[in-house]
Amino acid sequence: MGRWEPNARGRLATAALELYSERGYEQTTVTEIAKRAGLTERTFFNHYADKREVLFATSGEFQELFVRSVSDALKSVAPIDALAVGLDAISGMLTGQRDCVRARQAVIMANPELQERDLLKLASISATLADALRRHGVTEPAASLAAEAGVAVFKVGFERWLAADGECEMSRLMRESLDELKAVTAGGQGVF
Amino acid sequence: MGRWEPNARGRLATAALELYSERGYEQTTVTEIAKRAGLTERTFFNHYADKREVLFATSGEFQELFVRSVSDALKSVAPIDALAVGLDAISGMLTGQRDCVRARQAVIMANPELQERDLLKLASISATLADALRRHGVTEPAASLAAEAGVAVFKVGFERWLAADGECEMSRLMRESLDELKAVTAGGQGVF
DNA sequence: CTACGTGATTACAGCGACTGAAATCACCTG
DNA sequence: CAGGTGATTTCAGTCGCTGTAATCACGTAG
Repeated sequence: MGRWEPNARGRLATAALELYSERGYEQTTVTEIAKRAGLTERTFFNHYADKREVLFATSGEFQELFVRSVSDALKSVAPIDALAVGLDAISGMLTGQRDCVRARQAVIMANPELQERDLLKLASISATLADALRRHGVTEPAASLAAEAGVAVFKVGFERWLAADGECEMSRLMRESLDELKAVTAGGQGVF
Repeated sequence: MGRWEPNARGRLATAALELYSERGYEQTTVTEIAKRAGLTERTFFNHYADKREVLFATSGEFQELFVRSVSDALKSVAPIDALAVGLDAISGMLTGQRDCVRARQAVIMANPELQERDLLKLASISATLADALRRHGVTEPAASLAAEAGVAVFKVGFERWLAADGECEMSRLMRESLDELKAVTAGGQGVF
C-alpha cells in the first residue's frame, strides 16, 4: 500500500458529511475536512469545485438516470406518463439508501447555502428534462412546464419519503404525488 | 445637503446592477460597488447580507403581493384559480418594468451563484404559498404541489414575457402557461 | 451656543473560501 | 536506472464577509 491511500474523493465526501453533521456546515472549515481525510485543503479543491459541491457528488448520476428513463419512455407514452416512468426509476435508485440520504438532507436543510445548491441541481434536471421533451416533439411552453411539474412531484414525493416512519415504497409516494398534482391542476372553474 | 447623500441602499443597488452588467458579476468587487455609490465596502454589508442579495431587494415585496393575492382569492375560489389571481396580480406589478427587469435577469442568468439565489427566493415563495393553501384547508401533499405548480407557471410565463419582442401582456402569458400546465398534466393515460 | 444622544458610516484587523503557479511525490515504463 | 505522468502539496495572494470600536452628521435639551 502506497503513501497515497486510494479513493481520495470518497474519503473527502465521507469526512465532509460527518463533520457537517457533527458540528454544522458553517462551523466546519475545508481544512478540517481535508485533514480528516488525510489530505490538504488544496487537494479538496482539486476534487470539488467548492465547499458545497462535496455533498452533491452523485447528482450527475441521478440526473442521468432520471432523464434517460423519461427520454426512453417518451418513445411510447405521453409526456406526463413518461415523467411517471422516470420517477419510478429514481425511486429504485434511492430505495435502500434512506438513512444515508436522510443524513445528507438534514445537513442541507439546516443551511441556506446548501439549499441553494440543491435547488440549482434540481433546476439543471428540469432544464435537461425539458430538452428531452422538446427532442420528442413537445413544444414550448408545454415542455418546460411538464419538466417543472416532474421535478415538483419529485420534490414532494421525496420529502414525504424521508418523513415517513416505517418502510415505505418511494415509488408509491411518487405516484400518489403525481396524482395529487393532476387533481389540483384539474380542480378549478377558471376565473377569467 | 449634508455630507451623507440620501438613499444609500438605492445607490448601492444601482451601482451594483450597473457594474454587474458592465463587467460581469464575478469581475466586480464589493469595494468597487461601494466606491461608485460613494460609500465603503463595510457600509455595503451593513445594507445587504452579501454580494448577491443586492440584486434581490424587491423580492420581499414581490412575494408579499403574490401570497396575499392568492390568500385573498382562496376565500372564494378553488386553489388553482387562486393561483391564477396571484399570477395576475404580480403581472400588474411588473408591467412597465420590462427593460429594468430584463437587465437584472440578464445578469442573473450569466452567473450560477445568482441563479441559486434566485431559485431560493422562488422556493421561499413556494413555501409561503403552500402555507397559505394549508391555512385555507388544502391538505398535504396537494398544498405543496399546488404551490410548486404556481411558481412553475410563473417561471415559464416570466421567461416568455422577457423573451417577447414587442409589447406583450404578461397576464395573458401567465394564463396561457397555466392552461398549458393543465393540459400537460391531464394528457396521459396512466402507465401503471 | 453647547452638551449630549442617536443612528449611519467608517477604519481596522482578521478568518476562511478559493485560485494560480511551481515544486514534490508515488508509480509506471522503457 | 532515467524519464514521464498524474496526484498531491506548498506557498502566496485575492476577495467575501464579520466584529469591534471610533467617527461623523444631525437633532434636541439645557
